[in-house]
Formats: sequence, C-alpha cells, structure tokens
Amino acid sequence: MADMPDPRKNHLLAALPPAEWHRWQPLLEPVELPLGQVLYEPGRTLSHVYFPTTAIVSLLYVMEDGASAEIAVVGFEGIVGVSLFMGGGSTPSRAVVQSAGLGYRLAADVMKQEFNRAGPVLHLLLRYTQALITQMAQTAVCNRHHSLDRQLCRWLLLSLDRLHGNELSMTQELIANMLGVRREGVTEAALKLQKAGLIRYARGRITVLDRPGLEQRTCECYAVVKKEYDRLLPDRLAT
Amino acid sequence: MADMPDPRKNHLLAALPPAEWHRWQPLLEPVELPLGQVLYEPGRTLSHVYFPTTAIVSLLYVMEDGASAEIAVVGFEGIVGVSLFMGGGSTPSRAVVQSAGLGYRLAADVMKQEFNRAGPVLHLLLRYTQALITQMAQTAVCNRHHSLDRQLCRWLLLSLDRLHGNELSMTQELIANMLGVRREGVTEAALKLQKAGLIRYARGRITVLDRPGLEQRTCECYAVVKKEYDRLLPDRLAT
DNA sequence: CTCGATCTGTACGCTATCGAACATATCGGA
DNA sequence: TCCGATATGTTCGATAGCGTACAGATCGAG
Repeated sequence: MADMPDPRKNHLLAALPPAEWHRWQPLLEPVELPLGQVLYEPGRTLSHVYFPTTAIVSLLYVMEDGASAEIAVVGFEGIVGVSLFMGGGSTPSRAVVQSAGLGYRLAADVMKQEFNRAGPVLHLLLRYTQALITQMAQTAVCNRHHSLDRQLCRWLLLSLDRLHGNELSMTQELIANMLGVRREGVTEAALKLQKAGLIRYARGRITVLDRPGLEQRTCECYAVVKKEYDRLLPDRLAT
Repeated sequence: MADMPDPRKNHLLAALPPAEWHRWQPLLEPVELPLGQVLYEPGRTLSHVYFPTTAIVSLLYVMEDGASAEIAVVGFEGIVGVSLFMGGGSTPSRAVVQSAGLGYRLAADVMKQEFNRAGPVLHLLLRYTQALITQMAQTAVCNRHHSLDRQLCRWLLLSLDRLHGNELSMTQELIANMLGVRREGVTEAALKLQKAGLIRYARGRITVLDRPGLEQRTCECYAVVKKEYDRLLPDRLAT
C-alpha cells in the first residue's frame, strides 16, 4: 500500500468542500481492486460505496442463462453503489472490476449519513447519478441501433477516458462479456480497427494508436455521454 | 376539464404526507396530454415536471439520422422530468405522450424548492428514480439479447401496467418507433401473438386477451423491472 | 526447453432482422 | 357511396451477428 494514490484522484472526492473533505478523510479506506473482483451482487445490500481512483468498474446485468451485458462503467470520475443513497440499498445488477487498480471505500452508514445532511454532497452525488443515467440510456440506444464495430470504439473510448495513458489491459473475451456479444465478434471488429491502424494489441494488451480515428469511427453515443459528463461534472477537469 | 381525475391517482402524489399534499394541492395544474405531445426536448431546460394519472409518457432518444429508441416509460406510478431535481435541468432525451390521457404538472421552481426541503419528498422521488434506473438498465439488456417477440410482450405488459383495463390504443408503427425496429417486424411479432390467442387488434386498438400468456412469453426483463418497482414504491399498491 | 494454458484467428451454415416494394383492408369525410 | 388516408399483411434479397468447431500463436511454470 506504499504507492496508494491520493484519494483526490477520484473526482467526486476532489470536488468535496473543505469541511466535508476533512470529515471524510479519516473514514476513507484504501482498497486494491483486482481484475474480476465483485463489489456488489444483485439484490444484496451494499456494505460500502467505492470511489475508484485508478481502477475501472463495470455495472453489468447477468441473465438467468448466464449471458451478460454491461449497463455502465465507472472510473475515477464516479462512485460505485448509487442505489445506497438513491434508496433500496441494492440493485438487480452486479459491479465487477474491469480494469485492476486502486480506490477508496466508505462504509454504507457513513455514506447515508453524509448524504442525508442534504448539503453539497447530496447535490454532487445526484449530478453524478444523472450523468450515469445518461450513460445507461445511451447504452440502451447503442445496443439497439449500432454495429459491433462502432460499439467497440465507444467502449474503448469510455475505458480510455477512465485510464491514464493509452494502453488497456483487456482480453477480447472480457470485452465480449461486457458488450454482450461473442468473443469471435470482438476479434473481427478488433482486427478491422488494427488494420485501419487505430489500435494494436496482443494477448490482452490493447494500445490505442489513433484516438481521433476511434472518435471518428464510433457512433454518436460516445459524444452524447461525454458531453453530459462534462456538463454535469465540470470538476472532473480539475485533476 | 369536468372529468379531471383525482390527482392522487398518481401514486407519487398519493404517497405524499398530509403536510406536503396540502402545500402542493393548489399548485398542481391539471393538463390534458394528447398523443404525441412533447413534454420536453433534448437539452432544453424543463419548465415543469409532470405527474401522469391516466396518460403514459415515453422517454426516448432520437438519433441524428431520425431513428429512435425508447429508454423508459412513465405512467401513474411516476414523474416525468427527474433531471430537474437530479441536477442539470435537462437530458439528451425527449419525453413524448405515448398514450393520451390526463395528468398534473408542477412548475420547475416549486418542484426544486420542495425537493430541497430534503424531507420525505426527496426520498420518495429518489426511490422512484432508482426504479427508473432499473427500467433503463433492463432496456439496455433486453435490446442486446432478446428477440423482438419477447420484447413486444415486455412492452405490452409495461404499458398495460400503466393503464386501467386491457385495451391499448397504439398503432404498430408507433410501437415500432418505441422499440426502435421496423414496422413490419412489429406486424410479424403481433401476428404471432394474435395467432397464439394472446391479443387481438385492429387499426390501432390492441386488446389483451391472455395476460398470463404474455407474461409467460416475455423475457425475464419484465419481471425484474416489475419487482423492483414494487420493492421501491410499495405505495403504488395504494390505489 | 517443453508442455499446457491462454489468447487470437478462421471457417461455415443458420437465423433474426433489415430495407424496400407492393398488396389488402378498413376508416371517415365529402 | 365513393375516395383518400391510414393501418396491416406479404414477399424477397441482403446482412450482421450467432453457435460451433478448430487451428495457430504466445506465454509461463516446471
């Protein structure tokens, strides 16, 4: 834990007013988030909320037959476990670490207390949740209308925005689970992108060579989501 | 406006504590909601929030090329315009009346004020929003994995739950716009359901003959959403 | 250095949905 | 009663993604 990053690498934590930050700081518990770790299960009451700093977490729904689909993705800009303060304390989805990294967590009762002070924390978290809603809505639209090629671009860009650098550590199998498609489909789509010189990859390491190229090839969904996050959470530009 | 229904046919309004209800009653403005009426446009700041009583409202995203997809549906159990209190005051989607009827509206500034009292109103609205989030998430999953047949069943059931009686007034063209598919596809799927004796329809009137049959034929998505609404909003059973 | 495990590439037939064009049926107003 | 508008039904070729099976490539542990 020597190289634990500053909690304020998480943009929500960074956006806290001094008083709140002072209260929270001793209560934030640093956590390692290895690939595949499950932060919450469908229907289970949350014990903590998580603030990723360098990790990326996928919210996904797993169907009765085992097939899955990603609903939204959360990185250093957000918080995992909004149902805790929204009400209900659980959701039908599952949260899984999609890209290993670090983060901080806060106990559920503390989070609820802080939220119920009804001050800046509440409004910050609700604005974030509104952005998350947009991401989910756009995922629905994209699943309906756009080709796998374009969806892969969108997915790579959303992940890239939540990482530092231009490299992601993801097998095609994993990406397929997230997008809810076959692994072979991802292989085909990724090949096209590689042949076009936009990415390079091998055995679970993807390097983005031409980000503007990806942005040009993706569907409108990416820009819609990006714009809404920027509008609702201007503080994310702070780091 | 002679036959304006009780505002408390809207379950959120019905769930208000006496004090709030007393304050709100004079401020609620009855509105007719004819088919196709747009309650808000993408990016436009909301002037009111709407509480449907007998109408159904679709939240949908319209793409650059004109294609569309429904993200969620709101009836007497809910409120249209959550982005007003969540923050931002607008969303990239559009709200359109999908089934003509009546409702009440409340001015944006009043709504914000009431929300910011941070009492039972806030928690009620957030629990509703959490249910709405589940509906959106499940729409994304359904769009990815389930056949048009099953999706049509889900859509009919979700609509039926928000109406009284077993008849809906909807052309196949309209349903196709909501589901984001071709009108011909809906014709085929509807024919199957009719041949199976589950529904009967003609020129924009659909009668559900065998609701359990529909529930059996739909995908798991319907039940997931229904269960979550029931869990988060037990008051909806009040009427 | 070798072997098993993991990751990526390729092929093939299948099906759902698409896009477009056109046929039929029913409603409501002139 | 007739006509245009609207709603539904049918057909047909094209295609994206599926399921399955298998082949090659590369990594790491022993």
